[in-house]
Amino acid sequence: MNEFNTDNIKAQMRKGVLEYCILSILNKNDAYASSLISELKEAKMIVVEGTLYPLLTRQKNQELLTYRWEESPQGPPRKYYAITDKGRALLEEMDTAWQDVVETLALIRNK
Amino acid sequence: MNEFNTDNIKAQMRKGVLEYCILSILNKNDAYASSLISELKEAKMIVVEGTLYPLLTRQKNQELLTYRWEESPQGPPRKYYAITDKGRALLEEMDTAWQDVVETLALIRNK
DNA sequence: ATTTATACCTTGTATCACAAAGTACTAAAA
DNA sequence: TTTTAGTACTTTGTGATACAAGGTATAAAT
Repeated sequence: MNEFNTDNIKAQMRKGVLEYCILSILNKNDAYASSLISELKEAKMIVVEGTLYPLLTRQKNQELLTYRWEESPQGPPRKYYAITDKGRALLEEMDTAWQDVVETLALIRNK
Repeated sequence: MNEFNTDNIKAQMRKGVLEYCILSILNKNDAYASSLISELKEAKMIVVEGTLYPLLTRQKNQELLTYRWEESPQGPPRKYYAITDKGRALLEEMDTAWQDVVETLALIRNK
């Protein structure tokens, strides 16, 4: 066991980039919530349902995403989300914003 | 004026890295709150007093920082903060945590 | 004595993410 | 055919972080 709660440190650092992650993933393929969670978990960007669902709803209300229902081969129907043009425009802005933050941090850390 | 509130996007992305910034800066030189704010403002990592003061108190209570009072050449005395060994240890962990987040984001964005 | 500048501190609010519990649909097992 | 297991979506309550705005206090200049 670590002296510091490294998990919590990372959790804090991840804050605010989740929206960026969601738009990034959906920019490549449409997906439904459970598959997004799996994908993020694989990338060590762990998210739980209670976080993701409200976030998707927010982005849908902002017209960054749309969704459609699709039958599942097994189980209840799935809500597939797709990125919109507006979402793609925001994604590009987020690229710049993220690069800025990364560069600023590098400056502060090394100067 | 932009369609999106880019400032707010960055503000969200900055969340959770402020502690990292403070420890980084204090690792180089002791400083007092107002000078930290100036330094962060220069780096475009804008912080306001109401954010910084509670944060410094938290870090002091966690024994990541100590402080001492020093007379000012002009104005009221200043509370100079200095990083502790424990703070330096955490800073190293934060380096790793931050690199992880940056790499993960790069993966998600490019894959 | 009042104003100006500097510096520290507190309170209330908004947002983000998590934890935990709940709803609902489908298919397979009892 | 009822029950159970699995999948998927949703909501409520809580904690943490940062901001906005206002407050306190010291010291020098007018």
